[in-house]
Amino acid sequence: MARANDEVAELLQELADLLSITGGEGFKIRAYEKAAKAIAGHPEDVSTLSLTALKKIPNIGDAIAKKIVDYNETGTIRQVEALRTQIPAGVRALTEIPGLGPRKALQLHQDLGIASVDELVAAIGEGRLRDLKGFGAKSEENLLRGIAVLRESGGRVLIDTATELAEEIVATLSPLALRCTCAGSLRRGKETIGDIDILAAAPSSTELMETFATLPFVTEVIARGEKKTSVRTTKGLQVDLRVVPLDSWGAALQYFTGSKEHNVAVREIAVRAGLKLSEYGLFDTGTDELVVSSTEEEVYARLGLSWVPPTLREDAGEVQAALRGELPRLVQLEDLRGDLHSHTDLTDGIASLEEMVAAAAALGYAYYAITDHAPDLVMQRMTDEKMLAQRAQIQALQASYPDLVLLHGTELNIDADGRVDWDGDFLSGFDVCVASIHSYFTEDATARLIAACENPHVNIIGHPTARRIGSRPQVEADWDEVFKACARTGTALEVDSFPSRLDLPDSLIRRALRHGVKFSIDSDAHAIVHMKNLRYGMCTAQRGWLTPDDVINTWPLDRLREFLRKGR
DNA sequence: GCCGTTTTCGGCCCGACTGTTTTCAGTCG
Repeated sequence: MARANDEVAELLQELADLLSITGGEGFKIRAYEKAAKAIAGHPEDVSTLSLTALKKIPNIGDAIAKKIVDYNETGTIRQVEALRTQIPAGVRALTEIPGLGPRKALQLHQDLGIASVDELVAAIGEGRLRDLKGFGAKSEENLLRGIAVLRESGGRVLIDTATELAEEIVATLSPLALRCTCAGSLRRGKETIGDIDILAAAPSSTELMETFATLPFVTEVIARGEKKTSVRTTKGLQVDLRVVPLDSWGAALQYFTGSKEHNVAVREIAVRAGLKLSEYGLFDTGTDELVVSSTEEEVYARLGLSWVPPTLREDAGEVQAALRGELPRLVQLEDLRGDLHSHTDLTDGIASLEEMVAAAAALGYAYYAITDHAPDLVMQRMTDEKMLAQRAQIQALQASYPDLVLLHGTELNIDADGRVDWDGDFLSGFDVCVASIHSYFTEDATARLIAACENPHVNIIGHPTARRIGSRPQVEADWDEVFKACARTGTALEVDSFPSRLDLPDSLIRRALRHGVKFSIDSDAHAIVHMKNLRYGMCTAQRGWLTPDDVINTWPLDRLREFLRKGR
């Protein structure tokens, strides 16, 4: 649905970045950034909209609407193309490094001719930054650390990017195959994806391979054969298509879903049972006869294991649990009764309260919390009056939604001392309070997080590690101490579903679970389209082995309210 | 470049931190 929107948003953001590097006027740059956000979050496909319709989108005026029309006609925006000839792509890539912005990127380019991250690393190594005005020893250290964070994501893409691409491919290939689905790390719901694996079952692969290799976004065919074809896409992502006969579907799906470690553990069980497991099936080692292969369930069952949900297949205890028949009943998207963290255009969201509530109602939620930012995040310009006005608005709106209970909440800011924006009196007026870290990322966050838990009005710690995948590391904290405080005080930890956050990460969820902590899987939506991100938070939650009982927003409202009272 | 009960010009997201300075530019949320 949103492919054109995403591409337009990306081009507008690039325009903003290029203008900021060339020293463009600040308000103009911000206008492009706002427009990019508006387009990315706009529910309609912009490629189908007229100039007049485009101008009706908030933050899109005459000039930008014309640029979008330009895109719809030519597939690009001319001004972006023109600027690209002035600024090498590598210079913009430099600004991806945390702590390095447009001004310094330009300075590095102009003074030292640096036009890529690799060249910057080399220049630092040669000590060439030493003489540059505004750069010192500490800068070098910070740049290198920033580059390390950037590279940790090493060519991997976020789960939403990979999912959208994979689903498009599956949709295109499905009519040509008996079965077609994605496998690999995407099926396992990993937070970042290195390459996409697509599996198809068909009697003949010719047409599938031809269609796949000539998809519009394919830039290079890396390998092409009868059983397997690999391509690279415009996003630089590798996609592999494997075609298997229908009767080996189950074994093939199991094999190509991985993880490698999980498969090794499963194959060891097969070997001990005198069996051999490959992508073609489970075979008797003695006779080479096929035992089972058509469904994953059969393959696991024949080995004495219950079917293992793909999100658990990491050889992290799931094989032993499956052998004992003790796999958890994982939380599912359908279990969620509501969303407890979302924003409107009262702060930095782009949709109105009415629009967000209507979208939540359309999703069939039983309850839905609006949690706009609080005053300490100064740029959001929140005031007591605005918040109370919003509460009145929500109360009025409630009458129109007999099946949806609207909760008024806020996302508080945990300051350097662990305090939040309002005192207890004001906070007691909210149905739910999320509290999050938005600044001071470099200090030990343990005490701040524990102090927030001990606040009797704080119900949920929002995006607890404050990481941004590929661009900002987690805050440092003694997590076990934080988890103990959560369990002791009845404070839930959020699983923020934003694809660039997915926070808490799965490994910390499992650790927190051992302390008896409860969780809230939230969208943190700033636009209607973000509400669907819950599917990604759900993957992370499953990878953390969460069951419905662990997740407060699967609970009936009464039980949720009791939890939110926090013993008050 | 966008926007409008301050309305077609003149505002617009404000303040703090960091590392480099010797009074501040750049970056960030």
